[in-house]
Amino acid sequence: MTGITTKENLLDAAERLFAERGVKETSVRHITKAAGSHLASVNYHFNTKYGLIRAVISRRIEPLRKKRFELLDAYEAEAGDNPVPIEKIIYALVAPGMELYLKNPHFLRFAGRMVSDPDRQIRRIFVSELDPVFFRVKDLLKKALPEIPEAEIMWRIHFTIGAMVHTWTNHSDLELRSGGVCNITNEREIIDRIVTVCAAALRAPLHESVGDA
Amino acid sequence: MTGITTKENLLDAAERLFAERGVKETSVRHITKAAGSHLASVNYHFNTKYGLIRAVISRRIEPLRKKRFELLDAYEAEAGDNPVPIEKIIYALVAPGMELYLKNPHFLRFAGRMVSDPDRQIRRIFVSELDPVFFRVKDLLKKALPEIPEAEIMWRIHFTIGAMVHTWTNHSDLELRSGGVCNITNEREIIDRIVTVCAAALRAPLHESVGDA
DNA sequence: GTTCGTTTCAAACGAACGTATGTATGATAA
DNA sequence: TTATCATACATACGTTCGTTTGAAACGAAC
Repeated sequence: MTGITTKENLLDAAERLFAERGVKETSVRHITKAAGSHLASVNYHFNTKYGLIRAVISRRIEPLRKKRFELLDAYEAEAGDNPVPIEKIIYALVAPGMELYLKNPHFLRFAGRMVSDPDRQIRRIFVSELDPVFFRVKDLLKKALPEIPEAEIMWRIHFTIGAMVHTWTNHSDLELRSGGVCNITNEREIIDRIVTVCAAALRAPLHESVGDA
Repeated sequence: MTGITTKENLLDAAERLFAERGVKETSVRHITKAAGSHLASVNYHFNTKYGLIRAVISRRIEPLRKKRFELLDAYEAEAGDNPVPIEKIIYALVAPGMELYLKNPHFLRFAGRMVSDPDRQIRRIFVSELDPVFFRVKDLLKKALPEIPEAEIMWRIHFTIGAMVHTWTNHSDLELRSGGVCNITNEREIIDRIVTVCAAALRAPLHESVGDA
């Protein structure tokens, strides 16, 4: 009940409960109770529970993509004809999410699980939202890393996204394992870390065979 | 109905349906129908649906940890007093999972989602199973990378796990985006790729500030 | 002060869920 | 043959689910 309107209260409550319990595990009765509104309010404001889910997602995900594009636009303008530095490309991909996570971890813990949700319709929301960012980042990295084949660059962006999403969903496990040392209280530090590490991953020489053979 | 016994059929069907639809979204009626067994068979063989879930997980996850330890043991014996090469450490962490995924993607697509499941009991199964591997890998990497602080190494293992898990759960998105180019038909290639990239990530110099500030 | 569109309310609906109960079957061993 | 046991069966119970309905309460406009 932090919001002003019933609609906002429902979105806030749903976002939190979806992150804490999961979507299917959260009933509209849970949500409306937490929001301090009536059982029927979800159907009134969002038609169906599914409509509420979509509203919870789109409320946050659109600003996120916008912010990423703004950063990429700025970096590209700044670079002119030169390739945009790799670190800045990754920064634009990673930083907006991490900033949002530190402000409100609920949504991205939820989102981190939903990007791999078995429900095609839900996953499509995230995939189609990420698509333009992915291709933009791919093109910029291709220019910055002409010696790496395009397919390899795409794989490495994929890994970077994996590291980012895994941090949203599972950093608390790491914090526990490290006895609290690996925490994310310092926003700047965690963003710099993931940028540095993923930039090194992107610059890696092409793979050769390893292992026991 | 690929198995011999009802129990195996239930495990197979549940594993597949959990991956395709999700756990909560899969009813025991779905499972028993797909397994060609009777509705009550789940409760007879596994007591509860929850018991079936645990059985599905433990059937695969224990051999996985065992295989990882076998590889690490072999590499450590081979290295003697020298540090185990970074690539081999990562290989032991990553290869057993990728091999299993290519043989039977159902379980690891399911598992990749369950490692971040909101249900504490379920997530604990995966976390507690991964813990010994994590610490073993951490100690070996610490020896191989004495110039990197321990906390930083733990972060980078965390990112590596993220890349691996994201590949289990979302590689089909990448395959789609790349028009089929980024596929995982070649087992050796995908393992080598992730090993090379993550090794480069682990060797990265310590991070400095980047971004727009 | 009445009207009207919006929002909230109480109550109930049918459907699907996990589980429990009691019985039937079929192989094995005495 | 008979007793035993693991397994499979049909069926129903009680609960929870998302949704619907129709009336009540509200606030702004005139």
